[in-house]
Amino acid sequence: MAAYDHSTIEKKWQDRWEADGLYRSTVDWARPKHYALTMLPYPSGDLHMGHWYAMTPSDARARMMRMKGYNVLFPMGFDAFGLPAENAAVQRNVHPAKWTYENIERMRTQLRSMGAMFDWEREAVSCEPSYYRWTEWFFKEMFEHGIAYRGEAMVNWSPTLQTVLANEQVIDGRDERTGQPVVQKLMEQWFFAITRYADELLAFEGIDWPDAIKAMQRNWIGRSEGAEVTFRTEAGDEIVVFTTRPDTLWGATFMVLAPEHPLVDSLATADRREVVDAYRVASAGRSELERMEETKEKTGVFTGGFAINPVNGERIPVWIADYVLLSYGTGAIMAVPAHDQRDFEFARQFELPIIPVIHPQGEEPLVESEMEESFVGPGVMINSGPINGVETTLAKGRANPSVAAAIDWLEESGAGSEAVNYRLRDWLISRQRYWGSPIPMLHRNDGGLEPVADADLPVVLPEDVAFEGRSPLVTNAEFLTAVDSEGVAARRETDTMDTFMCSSWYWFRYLSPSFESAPFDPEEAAYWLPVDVYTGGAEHAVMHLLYSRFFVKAMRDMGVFEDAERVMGEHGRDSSGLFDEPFMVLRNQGQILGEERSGDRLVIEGVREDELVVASSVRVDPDATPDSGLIVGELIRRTENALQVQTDSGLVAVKVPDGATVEISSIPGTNDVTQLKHHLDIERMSKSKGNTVNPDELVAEYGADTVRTHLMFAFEWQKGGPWDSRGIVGSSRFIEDVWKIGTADYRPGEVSAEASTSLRRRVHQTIAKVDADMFDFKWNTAVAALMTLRNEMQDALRAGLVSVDVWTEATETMLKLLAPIAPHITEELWHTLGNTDSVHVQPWPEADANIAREDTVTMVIQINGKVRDRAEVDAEITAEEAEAIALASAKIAEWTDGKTVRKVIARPPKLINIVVG
RNA sequence: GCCGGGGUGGCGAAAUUGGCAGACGCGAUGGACUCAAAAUCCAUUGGACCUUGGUCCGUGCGGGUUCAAGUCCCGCCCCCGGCACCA
Repeated sequence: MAAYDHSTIEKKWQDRWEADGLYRSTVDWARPKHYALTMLPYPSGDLHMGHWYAMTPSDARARMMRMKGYNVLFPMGFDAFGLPAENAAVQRNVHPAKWTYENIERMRTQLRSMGAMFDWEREAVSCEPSYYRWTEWFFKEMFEHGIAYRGEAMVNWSPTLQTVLANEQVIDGRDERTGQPVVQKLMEQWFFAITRYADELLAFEGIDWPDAIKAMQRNWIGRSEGAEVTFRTEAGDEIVVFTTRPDTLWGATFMVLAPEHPLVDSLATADRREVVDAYRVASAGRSELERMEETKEKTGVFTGGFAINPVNGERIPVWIADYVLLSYGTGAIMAVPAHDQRDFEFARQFELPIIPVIHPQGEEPLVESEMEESFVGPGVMINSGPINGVETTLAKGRANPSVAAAIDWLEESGAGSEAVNYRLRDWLISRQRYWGSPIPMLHRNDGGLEPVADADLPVVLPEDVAFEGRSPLVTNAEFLTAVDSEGVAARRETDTMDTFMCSSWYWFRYLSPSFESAPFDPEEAAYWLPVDVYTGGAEHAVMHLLYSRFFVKAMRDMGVFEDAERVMGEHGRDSSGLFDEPFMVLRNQGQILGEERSGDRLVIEGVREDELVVASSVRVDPDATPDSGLIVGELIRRTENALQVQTDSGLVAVKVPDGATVEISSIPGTNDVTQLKHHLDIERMSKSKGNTVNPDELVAEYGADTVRTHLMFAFEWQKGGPWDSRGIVGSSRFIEDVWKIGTADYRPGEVSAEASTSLRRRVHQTIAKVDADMFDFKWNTAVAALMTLRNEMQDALRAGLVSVDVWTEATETMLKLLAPIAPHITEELWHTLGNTDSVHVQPWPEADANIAREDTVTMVIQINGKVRDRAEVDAEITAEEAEAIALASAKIAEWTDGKTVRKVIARPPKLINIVVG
């Protein structure tokens, strides 16, 4: 018996499969299709454990479906535009394209080492002009169908760098690299009108997605029913507010506008101008997240202006406060402190009047001065003119009688109308960056906008550019200069698209990555679409998955699927409902988290430049005290040569220029910034956090099959958990044992019918368990079942009591069941057993329930719910027989002696509970 | 703060959905083999208490429902993911 040599075997089969085209997937209308998809990776540099964790079970599932007789498509590609490439460009002077393509090349090799059944002929890379040509084409379609439009949105603006920053580049309201403050600024940008699809996106009929994901999307969309009411300022300007409680309008005692609201300027009176402006500047320094976080202490200022409540003509003050967001609703609210808790807190803090308009059911009337919180329960409307006496309940929208009455009255009197509002906002797709798909639009001389002609697509990113921080597109004359359809000089749009745009349609490009006349070949689409199973991280629950659903619906409405539908019809396939949703089944894996680690304690010398420290030397010293140097503290974060150091007096940004010395005594020789260890929480692995585990070393040591098996065995797949490399030896031993079983020269001694039956029973129990568990993505219990079979086969091998036929059936079944999880070793052993075709094209084993059935079962006998005895009973035992056996037990007699048997609960054949008292 | 998920031995986890808590592994301890080590094999392994068979306790915390609760209900605590420019 040869020793198990994983590296030779894995290399051999990967090459053979590739040469034989084993995983090439082609349209075959005679066979049922299965489109399995796993989220495509961002080419961050190296494949980490999280990628293996996401992809190898997805691969195993696709392999199982193939053995079950499906024609399986399982493609792979790269989501190749994005911020890290530009960070590398700015900080290390590498062109984003070079950085990206080098990473892709490395990751392709690493992906091959997984032994997955990816069909590489179908690879798509989103930063290739042949790909983003169609991303641009989709934008153009959206524009022409009125879905893409220009609007204003807030950005993180760095006045120092004169550029827009991503949220992750902003720490504590400051730029992570320079330590300079960042402000919120309104900017004209491109949007997609996803809100138009809000109601359809709320319907999940016909798709099998986890309830948690559906719940998160529903909450994200946040549909609420109510009314729009128009207030007027004393100057006559209209302020439209949306409210879910129009019935409480008579209790509105003030209004609150978002600080950025356009009417604030005209409302602010001369004596209030200074306070108002100061408040607006302060809130510009806070992100929306920070503004919403604030719960206890409300902030806000009075504008000096007043508005008229249209329902009763009352004059009410208008305030601004940052808990009102311009991007939600209309950016203005009417405040009813008596019946809304946030308004109540605001009113109490600023001593604004509170007028109750609901008489609480079964209680005394509310008295303003005695109220400690707002009242939101049921009751009867009071102080409310035309709707006085109407009942109010906890129901939402028109289902609440008082709301219905208020809406009817508003519509009759013309003061307002029924309305639906969504928390969902339109999708801001503009990015003021270089490394993204260009937006194919021209700004004409006359101020108009027009799309680039189809013949001129794609608008290609210029390659010869320099990086300082600002997008080089803004200053690139060659890129900027264009000519419109009339032949007049025009300026090219310099915003690029959000990378979510690239990943909102990539599974269509996989169908035909080199197709030139459309985003995808209708002949392929008609057969393969839609995606049958999509797997990926739950962190994409809302954005990527919601955008993808929106995209497909918009594509359908723009007629993009018409050709594919026609081809479907020609093959007799009914296309109805197939283009409403992208992914029929969705399953999420959890995350492999990094292990916790504290950062190096650093002593830094250098010079302070405003908020930033430019280092001349950085030294690691675990014992440093605060006065050991200019800056002393734990390294929290590092991006390239920019450090975030936690000192006793707060976070400090440190820049480490090339000339600075780095000294790490534990690492001999010359040290550099990249060797510094920064703080790691137990949190998801990502390149930008630097807490990734590289699987290459583990593959070299144990082999891909063992790494795959261990990832599927050690975690509950949907949950994930912190990585711990120690346990992998258990999976390694299992794979080694499979090798020993597969290469064993089995020669039985005296064959026992009982031993043979027993092993066969286990084999068929294992088939049933593995089949069900793998279908449900329960990899850990599937592997555990295979380990149990391993244990029994080892016993059988030693004892030599089972027949050769039973042994062979057990061995072959084990190889077939394990093939999706550990594809190489099973293929090698399958051939060792004398087979000439691939194990991966064998039919999936089917369990025989008669063989799997146990004849006898251990029945537990309880007294008052506690186990006091056990009996081995026939699996078909009746309740009466079970009860008789239980009461006949000597041990049970000790417990029932002198007591009355009050009740006997029989759950044959597993349990009898005798209640005594 | 809001939304979603989770908390079970020293560790990763199981538990057919209300019916033997801890399957399958890791680690640990003892033993076999060995000059020795590694590998391998055997045994034990939730805790406490008693003379080897048992008793009691035990699934984040506090209550409740039930013959029976990790599982259902009520109230808390802690951890993780997302929160719209990381992807």
